[in-house]
Amino acid sequence: MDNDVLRQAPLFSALDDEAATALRTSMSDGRLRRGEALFHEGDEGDKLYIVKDGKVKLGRTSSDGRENLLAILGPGQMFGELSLFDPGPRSATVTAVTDTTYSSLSHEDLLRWLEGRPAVARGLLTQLAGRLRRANDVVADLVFSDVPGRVAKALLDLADRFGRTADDGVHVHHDLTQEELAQLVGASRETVNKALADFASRGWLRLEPRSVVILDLERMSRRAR
Amino acid sequence: MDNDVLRQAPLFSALDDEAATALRTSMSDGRLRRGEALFHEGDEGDKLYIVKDGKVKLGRTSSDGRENLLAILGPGQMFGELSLFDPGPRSATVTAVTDTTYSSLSHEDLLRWLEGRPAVARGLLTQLAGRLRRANDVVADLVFSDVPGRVAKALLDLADRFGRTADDGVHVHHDLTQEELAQLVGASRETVNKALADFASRGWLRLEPRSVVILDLERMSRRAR
DNA sequence: GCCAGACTGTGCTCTGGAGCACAGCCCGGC
DNA sequence: GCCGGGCTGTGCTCCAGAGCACAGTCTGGC
Repeated sequence: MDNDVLRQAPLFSALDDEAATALRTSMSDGRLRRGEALFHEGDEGDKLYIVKDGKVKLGRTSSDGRENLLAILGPGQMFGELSLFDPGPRSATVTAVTDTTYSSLSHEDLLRWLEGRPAVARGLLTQLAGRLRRANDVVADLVFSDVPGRVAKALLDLADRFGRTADDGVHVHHDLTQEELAQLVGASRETVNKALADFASRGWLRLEPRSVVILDLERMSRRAR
Repeated sequence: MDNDVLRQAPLFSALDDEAATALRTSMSDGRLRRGEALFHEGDEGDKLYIVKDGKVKLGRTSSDGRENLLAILGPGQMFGELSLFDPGPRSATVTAVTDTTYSSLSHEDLLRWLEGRPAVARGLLTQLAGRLRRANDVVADLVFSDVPGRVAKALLDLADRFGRTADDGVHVHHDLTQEELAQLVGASRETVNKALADFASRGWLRLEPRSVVILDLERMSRRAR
């Protein structure tokens, strides 16, 4: 069942069963508790990671100590590829948001694996291109949208990836504190709290600790654009 | 001499001379005048482009018509790869900032070319990884830095790529109006103008139309961090 | 089950920067 | 060489959102 999650990962999706199993053997596993960091911005390191279970946050710290989150990654998602192809120190700190298990693969092993397997290379290219497109979208949002808009967008994105639809709405156990949510959208904790409270008072969502239930997807989506 | 510029492009750098010349034959050339658009956000299209001479801007327009520039690209730089690996409509509009010549390569030709040439795939991966790192940096700047800081950073980046060092300072013919510069850093024209005027009054730079001379790199760099 | 520390909710103040208005200015076309 | 349209420079107003202060609430460890 471990393999199931990995099989979903874009890196593996282009591989047939034997190949996937073979690659699997050169990977090693690890685990993190909530709050534990896997590596820090500036560290050396050339491993690629895939989340098996749980969630991690990918963040950077400014010179004066403020934090900004680049992404929240869940099962099947990959990170650490940057230091892999664009050599240099790690560009972000990775911290577990929930207890997390992961698999890792070394630079060397991956490159050996890439040779003569254009499908894998294309898979990686697709993955990176998608990430780049997303990053560009984030830039556009920061420039064009106000804080409530960015909060709405972030919630919809989290709902998309971690939500479960029930009869009263979409339950999103994002496991983030409002502080973390604020860092994710590039705003202050207070402003995000007020935006959330406003959405709740309009009946668009219900707030729960580290979780929300989206009641009116329609209006939330409209607010996000 | 055409080939010289292309040879510098990361896509080609991994190739030996024969291979580069061969690839060159499957590319076609084009030209644009200042202000002319090559393609628009939302267009279909799967070509990859390389700037031979001149500069283009890569921009997006918000629903209410405001613009944001993702990048200014000069000779040897590549664009359009996104639609290539992450299929979908073009995610940005590309417009010439000066008269420009370019070469283009179709999706099909590039993929054919990729097969069995891991070095080229790695070149592309490196290129994309670099772009992603840069995009992440832009996000961090938008969150952490104020407008003057972002202006300083943008000028230093332009100086790095387009500047010529003379005895009175680094001449940067960026060819951008202040409006475009503002769109590049995600701020209003007026605020950018005031930041520039302030830098000039401190003697850090001299303003010229569509161009600046950086007189004090040291202080500019300090302001940018 | 109780307590401390972490998280959440909300009012109030203050400021960076947007946006408007308008005044030079410069450059390119007739 | 003159006129007009696009640039550039600068003051003024106003507001979104940061940051502070503090109260209320939840939670996990003993």
